[in-house]
Amino acid sequence: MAKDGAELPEFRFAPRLHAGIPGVAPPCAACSIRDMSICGALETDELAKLAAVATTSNISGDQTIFQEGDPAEALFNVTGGTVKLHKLLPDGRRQITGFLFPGDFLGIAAADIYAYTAEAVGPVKLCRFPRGRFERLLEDIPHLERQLLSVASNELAQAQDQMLLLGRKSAKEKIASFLLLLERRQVQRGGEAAPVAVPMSRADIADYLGLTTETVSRTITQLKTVHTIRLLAGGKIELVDHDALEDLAEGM
Amino acid sequence: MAKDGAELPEFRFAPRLHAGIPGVAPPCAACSIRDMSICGALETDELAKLAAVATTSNISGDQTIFQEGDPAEALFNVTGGTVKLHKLLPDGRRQITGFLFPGDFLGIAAADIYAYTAEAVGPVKLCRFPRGRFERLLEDIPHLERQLLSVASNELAQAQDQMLLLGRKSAKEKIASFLLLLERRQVQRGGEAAPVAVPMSRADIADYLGLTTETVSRTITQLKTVHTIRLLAGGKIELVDHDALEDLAEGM
DNA sequence: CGATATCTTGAGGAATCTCAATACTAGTGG
DNA sequence: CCACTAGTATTGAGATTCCTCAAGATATCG
Repeated sequence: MAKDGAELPEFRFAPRLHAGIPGVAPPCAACSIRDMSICGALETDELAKLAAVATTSNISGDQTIFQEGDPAEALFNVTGGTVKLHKLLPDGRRQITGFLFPGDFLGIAAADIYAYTAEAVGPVKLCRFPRGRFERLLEDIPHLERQLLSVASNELAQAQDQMLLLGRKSAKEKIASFLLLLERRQVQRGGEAAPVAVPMSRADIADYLGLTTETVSRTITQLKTVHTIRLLAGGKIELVDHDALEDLAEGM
Repeated sequence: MAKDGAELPEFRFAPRLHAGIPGVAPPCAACSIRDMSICGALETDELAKLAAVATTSNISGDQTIFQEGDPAEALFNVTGGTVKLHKLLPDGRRQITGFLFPGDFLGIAAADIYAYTAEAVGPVKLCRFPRGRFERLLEDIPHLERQLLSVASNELAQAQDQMLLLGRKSAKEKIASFLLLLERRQVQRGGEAAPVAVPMSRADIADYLGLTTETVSRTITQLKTVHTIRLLAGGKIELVDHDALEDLAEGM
C-alpha cells in the first residue's frame, strides 16, 4: 500500500494567510499548520521566542525519530506526514499507542527518557525543540505551559478511548472505530472528509488495534463485502455507509 | 472479597510530622498524604490558597463521584481509599481505565464534561476543588500548573503501558502485571511491599484488564497452584515468587 | 447463623490467532 | 514497455485462548 508515495498535502500549496508575521523568523512564519498546533495560541512575541529554539527536519519512511529508552532530548511538532508511536515487549510483540498527524505535538514525557519509540510512516516533516531550551521557555511563556497541559489532557482522553477499544471491542468494532478516527483527524486538520487516507500498513493497524494483520485484512474485506466501505486506489478508503460504521464503532 | 471492610491505613494513625503548618488551614495542615499529592510541591502560602477553596468529603462503597457526561464541575484529590474510573459502551460492556489511590489527582479534563465515570471502591476520602476557583488559582500559583502537567504526563505514560497490556498481553501476563502494579503503588504511597492489598472485586479487575471474571479467577488460581502467589485473608495477596511474576509481566 | 453477593470451577463454543499458500502492488532493470 | 522482484495484502484451514453459560463453593453482613 501507499508507503512512500505518501503525500504531504499541507505543503503542496503556498504558505497561507500569516505568511509574513513581523518579528517571527521562518520557518514558523510560513508554517501552514501553525494554527492547529501548540504554536497557534501564542502571541507574536512568544512565537518568536519559540521559533528561536526550533529547527526543522525531514525524515523518510520507517525511520526512527527516537527510541524507547533514549534520553528525552527534544520535543517535536509534526508538520507533515504521519508518525507512529509504539512500545515493545521483549519477545517483539508490539503495541502502537498512537498515530500523529500534522499539528500534533510529540515528546511530552514525565521522565527524562522516552517511554516509547516514535517512527515515521512515510515521509515526515518535524519541528524540533531541544528539551532544555524548551523548558526554559515555559517560564517565559505562560501560554505555552497551558497549551501543553491541554495537549496532554486531550491525549489522555484519547488514550482512555483507546483502552475501551482494546479491552472491550470486537475486531469489527475496532476497525470501524479506527476508520472513523482517521476521518475525524483528517477533517480536523482541514482535509476533505472523503475518502479517508490510510497511510499506514495493515501490520501497523493491527498493532494499533491489538489484532493480527490477517484479522485486520479479513475484517476490512468483510466491511467491503457488505458495502459499508469501499477500497480505493492509493490506500484510500471511502466510508460508504457512515451510519453503519458509527453504530458498529459504538458496539450497537 | 474485601469490599467494604476495606481499610484506610492512611487514616489509622494520628496526623504526622507537618501537623501544624502556620497559615495553612486544616484539613491540609493535617493531611497525611499531602507529600504524595500535587499539594506536596507547593509553598506554604500557595497551599493556603489552595486550602481556601478545598472541601473534604467521605463517600462509601460503589458510590459514584461523578459520571461520564456530567459537567466537569470539580477536581479532586484522593486522600483515602480506592477509586475506579470507567467508560461504558451502550450495551453495558465496561472498561476500567484506572484505579486511583491516596495521593492521586482526579478530574483533569480537556472538555467541560467528564469523559469517564469515577466510582468508589469501598470507603473513600476526597478533597474537592471547584473547577472555576481551581482554574483561577492556576494563574496565581505557577507551581500548580507545573504539577498538573507532571500529573498528566505520568498518567499518559501509565495509559500507554496499559494499552500495551490490553492489546498484546495474555491473561496470565495481564494478571502478573496487575499484581506488580498494585504492589508498586502500595510502596509508592508508603505502605509495606508485602502482602499486596487487593481492594477491588474480580469483576473490577476483569474490566481493568479486558478479561472476564472467570478468566481472572482461573488465572489467579493457576498462579496460586504453581506457588507464584498466595491468597491471604482480607483479599490480600502475597507475591511469593516475585521474579517469576516480573518475567511473566514482561512476557518472558 | 442464614441470606446474598462474590468467587471458583467445569464444559462447551466462539472469536481470534497461527501457519501456510496465493494474489496483489509498486518499484527495478532489462 | 514489460517482465521481475520484494514487499504487502488477502484468503484458507486448523489450533488456541478466552468467553459463555451453568453449577457449586466461599465469604461477608446483618
